[in-house]
Amino acid sequence: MFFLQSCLLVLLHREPGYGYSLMSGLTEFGFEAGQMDISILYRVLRDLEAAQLVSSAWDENSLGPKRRVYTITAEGEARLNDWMQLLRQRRRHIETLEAAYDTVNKSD
Amino acid sequence: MFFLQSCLLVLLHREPGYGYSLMSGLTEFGFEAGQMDISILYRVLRDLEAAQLVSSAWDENSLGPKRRVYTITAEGEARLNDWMQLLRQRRRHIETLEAAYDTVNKSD
DNA sequence: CAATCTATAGACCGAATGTCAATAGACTAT
DNA sequence: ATAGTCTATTGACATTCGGTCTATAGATTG
Repeated sequence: MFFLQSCLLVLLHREPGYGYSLMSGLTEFGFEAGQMDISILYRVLRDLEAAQLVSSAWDENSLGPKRRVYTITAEGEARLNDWMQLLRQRRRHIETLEAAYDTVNKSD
Repeated sequence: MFFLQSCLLVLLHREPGYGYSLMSGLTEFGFEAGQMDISILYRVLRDLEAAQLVSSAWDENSLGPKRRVYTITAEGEARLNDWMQLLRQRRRHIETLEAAYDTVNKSD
């Protein structure tokens, strides 16, 4: 699925971020703390970079270990737009299913 | 995901059905004709039966080859209820993401 | 009785996902 | 200063899932 990918791109659409900051940013979109494995997130970030939807650079002047800071690319913005349209479709399909289920329930 | 599973259970929630009839019933929920492979559907039906969410029996008096007719079980109804709640959550999360994306876009 | 159609079943493969360490540098405290 | 802990990232392995393709088998049709 591309829901996680879309969430990350929306966060990066706002401002650049690194692994852990994006991790905590995800709670906004329904990812419960601890539910999401950080390894998965890093892998998705690498995949997004391989697809040239984001670019990364080491943040030299941050406390602690260096952070790989990700920035969304123009291509990433375009892809995000596509994905948001697909998610809108997906939402409508869920609504249709909900309606169908509720209808049958009412007539019981 | 359990979207396809939920669609099938909603259809069986209405009335019993077999592979091909369920296949055409899916168009209602956004599956375009020919997009969905019938093999996948049969496998999901077998999985649902293995999980005891549906039960099946051969329809002896139908034209052509015998049809395996599926019926939703009580356990299946309960599970469908759970899944519908999860799908409602998922829809809300998509709405949240859409709102976040649109907000940033407006302020550009 | 050969060909075709409907219906179901099974095998295989690759992509996506989850889980679990492993690394490595920076900070903290004794 | 050095052992221990914390932050941040990376990599390896195992499982699950979806997609595709082929096989079977009986029914119908010409």
